[in-house]
Amino acid sequence: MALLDTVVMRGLSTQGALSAEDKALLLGLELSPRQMSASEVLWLESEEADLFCVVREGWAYSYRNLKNGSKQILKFYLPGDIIGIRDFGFTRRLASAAMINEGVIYPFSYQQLFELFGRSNLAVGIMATATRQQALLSERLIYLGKYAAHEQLAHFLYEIYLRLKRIGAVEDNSFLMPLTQELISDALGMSPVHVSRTFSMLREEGLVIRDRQHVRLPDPEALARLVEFNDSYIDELLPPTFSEFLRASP
Amino acid sequence: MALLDTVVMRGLSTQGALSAEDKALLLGLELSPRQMSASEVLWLESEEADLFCVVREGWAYSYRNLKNGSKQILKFYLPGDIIGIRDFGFTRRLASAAMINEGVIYPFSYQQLFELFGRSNLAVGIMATATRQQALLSERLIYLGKYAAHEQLAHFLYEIYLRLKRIGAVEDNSFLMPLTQELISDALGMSPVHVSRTFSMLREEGLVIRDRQHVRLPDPEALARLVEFNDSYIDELLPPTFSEFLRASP
DNA sequence: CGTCATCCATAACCTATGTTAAGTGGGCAG
DNA sequence: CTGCCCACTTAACATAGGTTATGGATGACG
Repeated sequence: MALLDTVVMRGLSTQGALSAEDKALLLGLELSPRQMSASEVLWLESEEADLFCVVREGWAYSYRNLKNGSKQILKFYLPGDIIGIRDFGFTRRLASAAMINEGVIYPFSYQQLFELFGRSNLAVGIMATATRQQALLSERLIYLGKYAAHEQLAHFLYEIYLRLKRIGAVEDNSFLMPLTQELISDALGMSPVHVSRTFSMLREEGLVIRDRQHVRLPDPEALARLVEFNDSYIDELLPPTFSEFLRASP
Repeated sequence: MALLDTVVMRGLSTQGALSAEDKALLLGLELSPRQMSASEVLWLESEEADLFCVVREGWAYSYRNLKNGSKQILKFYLPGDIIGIRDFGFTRRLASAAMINEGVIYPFSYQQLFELFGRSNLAVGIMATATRQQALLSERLIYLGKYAAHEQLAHFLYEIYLRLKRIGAVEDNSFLMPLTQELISDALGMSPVHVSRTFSMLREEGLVIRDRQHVRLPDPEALARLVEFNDSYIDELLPPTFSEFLRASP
């Protein structure tokens, strides 16, 4: 009943939207439950992503190990939560996941999720669940921040750089950025004054040249190293398994 | 070509997964482009969510106004980005959105997205896009944080309280929380020592009673007021339009 | 061509939070 | 019962970043 409890009870089935076939599909997904001990790792960052889990008993969490030795926890998972949806659509895990105390989980493969998408309008329900979960994460993360200001700003600029490069809006390591320092400060959660200070710092180190809206990164690689940028989340290509599925179905 | 450019070109179509019918469906989505002036608002937080937009020209951003008068920007949208997917599955907008400079956007209704889900495996592509976008957001937000420690902790505890209550794990305003202060510190991006200090503060104000893993919130409402908790993102019910769609399709 | 509004830089000062360290108390092993 | 370990508390000190203030560019507009 794991999936039924989570995805369904709290959304679709209570609103009478599930056919008998849909319900059978869901129940068919239930493989063997797995007993987990305290602190047991579900998966590590950058491992291949091919399944997700419903937490049945116990608490779990997903996290990233940061280069300064600390770790940033992204989310705590309580009984009934689905863990691993964040990575759906990526080839590799974006974060590690582990149990907190002992418990029970139900693993499901992405392949099984594909079946659902292909055969029923459960897609909408699943998608809504994913979106909800991400929204939860977002809410939580609004309150966070463990990096120093110059690392935050460097990370921010490098992300913009990559995204603009993808759409061909970068030329000679330069691009146009129509943001005031006040907007940047609202995005990074720091004061406008400190954004200015930090820009000065990066300029003195030769990492960022900026004149009004014109930004130039003389050495993008140096910036990337400074912030240990994980660019897998920018990469827009779907994993091979996705292409196979999409080609195979009608 | 807006949708084809964004969603598809960078994922599905480059991998040959789109049928002619799929492409026709996508092109059929293209309503009238809309010219936007600088600073023009797309929508405000808590307005009804019924469409999303593809940014064609110009930059936009989504944000939340915080109770302390500042605002937190969640994401900047560049040409080609889809704005509004975050709210898909919710009745109301979780954040406001506005243009930065002038530009052009293509609005699409959620209804049209439903059609896609029902008729083709584009669902997978769209879903992957949404997940990517949320992951991007997450990456960015890892670096954030604009609230004081006692507000962060209060928000955190209240969220756990609501989530546990939903699964019937709260009794008499008390619940079991198997987290060490160190785990909490990793989640909130503050030092373990400061977590302890902050717990002491909340205890002295009579907001949180805690003994090891046992937590009691004598007055949950007071906590909620302290953090202006927006509980719409916890609520798991799907919007009415979703139920209608799900009931109507086979 | 002058005026004004923005945006930005820099400085002086203040505060929340990090850091380091020492002490307390409960639970578990022997 | 004894003693150790672990989670926690509290205190003293250090610092990144917030706040307030001032002045200097730049561009819009009369």
